[in-house]
Amino acid sequence: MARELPKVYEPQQVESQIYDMWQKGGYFHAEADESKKPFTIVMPPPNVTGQLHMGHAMDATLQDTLIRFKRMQGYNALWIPGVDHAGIATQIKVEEELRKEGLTRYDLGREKFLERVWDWKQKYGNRIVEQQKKLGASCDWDRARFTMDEGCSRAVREVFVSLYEKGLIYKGSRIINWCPHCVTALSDAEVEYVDKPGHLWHIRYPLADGTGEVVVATTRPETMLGDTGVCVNPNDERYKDIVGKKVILPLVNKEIPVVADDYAEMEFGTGCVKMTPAHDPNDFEVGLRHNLEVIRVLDDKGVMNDFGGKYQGMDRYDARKAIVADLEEQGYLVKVEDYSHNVGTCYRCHRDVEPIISAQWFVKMQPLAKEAIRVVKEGETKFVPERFSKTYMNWMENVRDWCISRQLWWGHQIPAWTCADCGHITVSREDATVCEKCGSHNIQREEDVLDTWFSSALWPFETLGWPEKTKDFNYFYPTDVLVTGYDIIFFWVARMIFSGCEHTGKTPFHTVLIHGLVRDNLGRKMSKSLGNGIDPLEMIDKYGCDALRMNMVTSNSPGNDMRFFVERCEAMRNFANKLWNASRYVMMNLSEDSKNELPALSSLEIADKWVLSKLNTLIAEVTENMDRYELGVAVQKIYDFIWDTYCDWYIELTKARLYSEDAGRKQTALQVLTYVLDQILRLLHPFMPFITEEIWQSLPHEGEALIVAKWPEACQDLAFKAEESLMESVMDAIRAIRNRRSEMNVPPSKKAALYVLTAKPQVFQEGEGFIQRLAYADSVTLLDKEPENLDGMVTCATADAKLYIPMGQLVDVAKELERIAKELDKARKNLASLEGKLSNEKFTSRAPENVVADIRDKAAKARDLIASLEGSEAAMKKLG
RNA sequence: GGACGAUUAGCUCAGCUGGCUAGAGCAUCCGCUUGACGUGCGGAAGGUCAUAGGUUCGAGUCCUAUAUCGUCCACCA
Repeated sequence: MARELPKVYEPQQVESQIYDMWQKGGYFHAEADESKKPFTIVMPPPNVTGQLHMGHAMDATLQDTLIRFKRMQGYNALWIPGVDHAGIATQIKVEEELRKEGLTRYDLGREKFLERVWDWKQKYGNRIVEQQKKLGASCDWDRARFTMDEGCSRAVREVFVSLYEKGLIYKGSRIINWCPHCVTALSDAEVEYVDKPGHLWHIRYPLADGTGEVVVATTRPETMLGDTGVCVNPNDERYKDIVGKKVILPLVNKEIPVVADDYAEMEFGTGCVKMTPAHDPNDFEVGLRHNLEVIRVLDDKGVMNDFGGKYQGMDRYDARKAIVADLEEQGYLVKVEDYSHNVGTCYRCHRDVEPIISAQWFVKMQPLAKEAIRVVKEGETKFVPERFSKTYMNWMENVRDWCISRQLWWGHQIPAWTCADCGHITVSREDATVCEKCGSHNIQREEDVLDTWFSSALWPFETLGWPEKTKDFNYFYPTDVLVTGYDIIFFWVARMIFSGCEHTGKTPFHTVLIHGLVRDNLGRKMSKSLGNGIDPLEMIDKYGCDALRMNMVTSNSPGNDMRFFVERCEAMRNFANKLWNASRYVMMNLSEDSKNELPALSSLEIADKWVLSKLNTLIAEVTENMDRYELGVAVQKIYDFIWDTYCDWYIELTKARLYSEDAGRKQTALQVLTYVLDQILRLLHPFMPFITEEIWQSLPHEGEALIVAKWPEACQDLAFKAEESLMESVMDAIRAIRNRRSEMNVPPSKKAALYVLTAKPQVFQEGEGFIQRLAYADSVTLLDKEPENLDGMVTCATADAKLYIPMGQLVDVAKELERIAKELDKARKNLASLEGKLSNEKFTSRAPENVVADIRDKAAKARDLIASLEGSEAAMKKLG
């Protein structure tokens, strides 16, 4: 089979071919199969408007790694992909396109506009999917879904109607967050609060009876036109007398009442608050309690309406300026203070949001939150890391009703029809043609569509055929793990949980794996405006998908943000190349009839047992880490094993045998090399799917593809603890000698004899070849006592051996003495600390036995080491 | 105002249930045509694990304060 492979791994050549091979093999596809256990992940659907960014790369890498791991473990692994219609985002994109043609959506009308959006979706909707494939995502593309497709629409309709029937959806006039730019209502979660510098204007409101005045303070003077009262605290002595009186609203010249309500804080400002029930949630509440009039002065675009008097038609900011100017001119303005405060902004367009009273549709949250709280509290759904369950709980326990109607066209239109004759609202699973109450045909469908997150909330079950009781739904639902960033816990995770509980009776997943944000190298958020985004596709082009994935998953722990360093991609590219070359080396030595199987245990040599035993431990640990979602820890162990244990040591340890004439020994080495490489590839595959598959296909193997090969399992027969430790003794010696030679600048070409005094002579005898090859010894001689003449002798001591190397004139006595003194000092300190522990009776009696034994062992070795160093020191001194 | 996170080598970060003589990558320094790999090999230097207490035989790891930075939630006009 001896194959010639290029010296450098070229991912660009390999990745697309491998991906095609997987797709053709149907390995991504899963069917309900009662003989296998399912493992299901639903992908957070990216926006149709989306371009792949690092967040997607992170998300997809984690999910793909998990799904590949489970697939190899024999689960019926299903990863459902899909795309979100992303109401506002998409509509804005298409409207921008229209604007280039000088058109607005109103010019086209709803129907034609929606046609345009669908065209747009056909055209660009697949782009992000193709990009995900570049990441190696092993999704079941046959099941790809879109949140506006027929099935999702049916699910949305069913949910809306059933919630309405249960009284959990209602329409009402409330203060909601309104974005005048996007011209739609928003939910609480869609408002981002930003600290902005502003002003606090103090305004004089004269008492109607002419007996005085009150001064109110406001950050939004333009809303005063909608003032319908002034509020003071009932306990405020200052204002006791004026409660119930009227004040005159400046500019408007209207009388409004003074009311007493706990809402007004005596300590803040003057203790008087102006009440604008139509434009402030708190004022609205106070207004309800005191029967204040509700006057809305801003229209949907943030322009003063016909209640605005002379300011009508002015934009909210222009109106503010004009009103302040007039107040000042007319002597109502008392003072202006600089005042920094939190302003709500739209999470889409980042412009200021206006609290506005408006008739909207809401989901009643209290009853739904109850179960959603229970499933997390009782651990039916667990967050990883655990701390996010607290974030979740806090939100869920204080959640307010969810405003779900949006004044957009792109989205699921609300299935409600209002009767023009009797005013009744008909909500129906089928499109209504008559009023269910009075039978009138004069009914009009609600114009609004639903919040995008309303359909996303159903994602874990609508993608499996719900509300139909399908085979898929019964088999794959509830799903297993949900992977997403902490930034959408409220938007999405929380809503999926209460929706799943309410509509399917089950929490939609048992684990929520939370990851952080990918930031730039300075720790800033990647953003278009900063232009600091790094394109994952560019990284893939340059370093390979596997390198990018490794970058995402290493040195990163769940829930924490990470900084992105291109250098890390480079490092991981180098790692891929390292693995490639190690494999190339193994393959060069394989023959046509080579098989991948372990040789008879009796033929194994110490190095073989050492590597197999280490591998065995690795398998156990990595599997455990994976089960705990500690992917970063798992992959670090695999990385270290491959580079250190396998490449730097095992391959080197087997070279003598591989080039020897002894066919049997050579064969054993080669078989172990191949076996371990195969196991490594399996362990690494979930993280670096492409290179591992490519190499595996070139190795002797059974089965079609690595992607469906069996995940390794630890096995007692391959745990050789005794041999492992013996081998380490020899390796320690090799390291010590290299170290000493390097300090003395002796090149490898310069060989030297080695004398060894050890209590484990057998393994040093057996390991003579290793020492010769890796520590540049030209002979190894075992001693039974210290050599008499240490003239020109370099010494070093390991835990198990004393080593003597005749170096002649190369030895610098003074330098050696210095070195020995330094080591002695370190060793003595070490021993002192160990002995301190052992002489502590509390330690020996309370610490577990194995720990005490371990310390005893270490102390004994430390004593040996010190004795040996002292010997060397004395000898050196004699010379000097 | 409340909650949470971070603070470990020059830089960026790991370190899971307390046993560590504290690790990695990058950067630095020294040496190497060692029959897979210079995208490499061997070696070195670099840390009182933010500070102060406490629990424990033992603390980077657990507890309590403090400081600095950051995130989220709520919000007084």
